[in-house]
Amino acid sequence: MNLELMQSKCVEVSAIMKAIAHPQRLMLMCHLAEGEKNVSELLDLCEISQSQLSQFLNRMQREKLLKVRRDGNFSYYSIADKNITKLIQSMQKIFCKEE
Amino acid sequence: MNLELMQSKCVEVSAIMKAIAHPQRLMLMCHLAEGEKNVSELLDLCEISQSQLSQFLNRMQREKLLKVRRDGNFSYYSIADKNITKLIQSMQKIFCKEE
DNA sequence: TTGTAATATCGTAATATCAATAACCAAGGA
DNA sequence: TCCTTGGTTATTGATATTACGATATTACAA
Repeated sequence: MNLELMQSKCVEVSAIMKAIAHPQRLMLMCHLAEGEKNVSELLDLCEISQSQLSQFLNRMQREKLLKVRRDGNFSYYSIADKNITKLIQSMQKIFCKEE
Repeated sequence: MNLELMQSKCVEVSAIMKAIAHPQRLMLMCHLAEGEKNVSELLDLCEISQSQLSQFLNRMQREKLLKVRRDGNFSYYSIADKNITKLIQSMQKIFCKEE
């Protein structure tokens, strides 16, 4: 792999890292790695205020990590790209393996 | 996996993410994933000023991502934990596979 | 003394965090 | 229709953290 390509990949991937690099945002991503969830499900799963949850989901959507599907009153969020799901899953494999 | 354990893992892992979440720091980690390198080797490999390189290496060492071995004038940096090497490698596998 | 390797500090600009609060909108009574 | 509620989004402001160039410093070898 040449250096130029490597650098452009690093720009792209570090932006994803940055969007995930927060305890609660990572937690959200871990839950979403298991499949689509709506906002109140996420609110129950994570200890987080509604306002922050909304901000975090919004931010990760803006940065193309998440996509939304609206159904009546509910917004269902899911991971936008299967590479990101893979990333979360390998992080779980590496850091959360049972001892 | 219970929620409490999951949360504490997320705190730990998101701190690692945060330390890596920068184009040039990620680039450094990718080079270091191949093995120990000294500072001038890294300076040649990455387009980065000496002052920033020093700051970045220092920061990632402080946050336990890197370790240093000094040999005369040279400081050799390497990744401090094999889980972090694994993480970098799986990121490379996911995002840098050749098409 | 000059060059190489590395570290430390400073100041400014840019970002991020987070709580509080307001706004929006659709559905369901009264 | 008006009013309320539930679910969600947007805005603001105070505070903290980062980024990064400039500059100074330490250490040692040729």
